[in-house]
Amino acid sequence: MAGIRAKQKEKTRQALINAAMNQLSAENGFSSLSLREVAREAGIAPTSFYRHFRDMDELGLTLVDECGLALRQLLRQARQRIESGGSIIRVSIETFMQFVADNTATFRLLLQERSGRSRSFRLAVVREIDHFKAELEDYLVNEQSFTRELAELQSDTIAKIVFSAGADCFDVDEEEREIITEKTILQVRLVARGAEATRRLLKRES
Amino acid sequence: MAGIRAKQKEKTRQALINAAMNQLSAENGFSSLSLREVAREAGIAPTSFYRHFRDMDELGLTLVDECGLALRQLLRQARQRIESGGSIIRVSIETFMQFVADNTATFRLLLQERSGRSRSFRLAVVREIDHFKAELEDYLVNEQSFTRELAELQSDTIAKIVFSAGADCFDVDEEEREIITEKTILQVRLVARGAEATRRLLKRES
DNA sequence: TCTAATAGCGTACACCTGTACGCTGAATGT
DNA sequence: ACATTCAGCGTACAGGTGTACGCTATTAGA
Repeated sequence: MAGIRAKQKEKTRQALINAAMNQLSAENGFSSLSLREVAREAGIAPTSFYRHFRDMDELGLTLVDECGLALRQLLRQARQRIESGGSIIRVSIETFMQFVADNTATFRLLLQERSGRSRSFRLAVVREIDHFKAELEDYLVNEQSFTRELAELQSDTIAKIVFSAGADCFDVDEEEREIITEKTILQVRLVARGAEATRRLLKRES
Repeated sequence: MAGIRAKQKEKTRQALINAAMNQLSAENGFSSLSLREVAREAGIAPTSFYRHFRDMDELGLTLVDECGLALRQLLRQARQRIESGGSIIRVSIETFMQFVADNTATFRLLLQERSGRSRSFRLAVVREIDHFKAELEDYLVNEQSFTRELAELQSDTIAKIVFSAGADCFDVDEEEREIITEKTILQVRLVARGAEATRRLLKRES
């Protein structure tokens, strides 16, 4: 009952996923990489691909899901680390940027397919970003006592800033990446300060 | 000296550009559209393509340039309209969103190739966004008396927000687009308020 | 008016693509 | 022990791709 068979299947499935990620990291966008080449790099015959995925698209969606999942887990870990003191903004953004550096290929896929390809791709990406926003929003409401409305506006803004900053890291070396990270921290603080000012403004009115 | 020959050449060149834009607006990313199909839609033989562009890439870069140029001109016009009174933020963002709605195909190309394809593509896109930021930054320094440093931070933030919001408009209808526009206006005001608060903070320190 | 330049065409070629089909050998369940 | 399942293979095919090459007809320039 070891499932020696299922184990092997899972192994080549992962080989396909890795192959796709490698070819992605090179230069080509996802849409320009071919079933045959992916299969070749994974070390199986082209036709065997279909034992694991219906399409290349199905493989792509898997990549998007995995990328989003990994990011969420990482950020949740980071948030726990914060509970023992430290700036949430700094730790979160540093974690995020490190993730982008470690998973450039899939993160690039995420951003690229956000505004292209098939509708299902776009929806999948939006879903991942929404997860990110929702967790941030809850934090702002529960820990910082923001209104739901203002928290929503704020988290959406921060998500836009952070994901864009992630995209800025693609071509650059580590030194430059640190500069971008510091800049992003300042930008998020700018937003936080704006939100704080807005909150006071609304309180005074009422 | 009418240049009857050059005129015809320019005409088919435009036909190629239009054909590419059409095929882009459909569903396919730029990398997945082919020289042959573009030539077919433009009504010329595949091999005649080379009389106008070395590559598909060269055509793509042309599209990026044209898109950026059109956007800049539009925003400059909008800014002139503002000089006779009106909210800069509102007018600029509404103009921007209208542009995205009218030029979805090329704007999508812009954002897509921002994080993919060849390096030259990415650089071209970055250049266009930098134009956008530079004009905004100058405005903040000259008209709003911000420090260069704070203006730079602010314009970069706003550019990230606005371009992301543009991407959010791709799939949606006009009603939804107006909602996004209003939201974006609020977000940019958030940043402006944060920058204002930061400026006061710095002034008090010195 | 005569010559050079050139936009566009048609043919041809080598290459790559997705996938239909049927087979094989090993793991599985009985 | 035996029958079933199924991951992976090889062959095959039709269709799409970029582009090299040489031709034609029209315009530009002398």
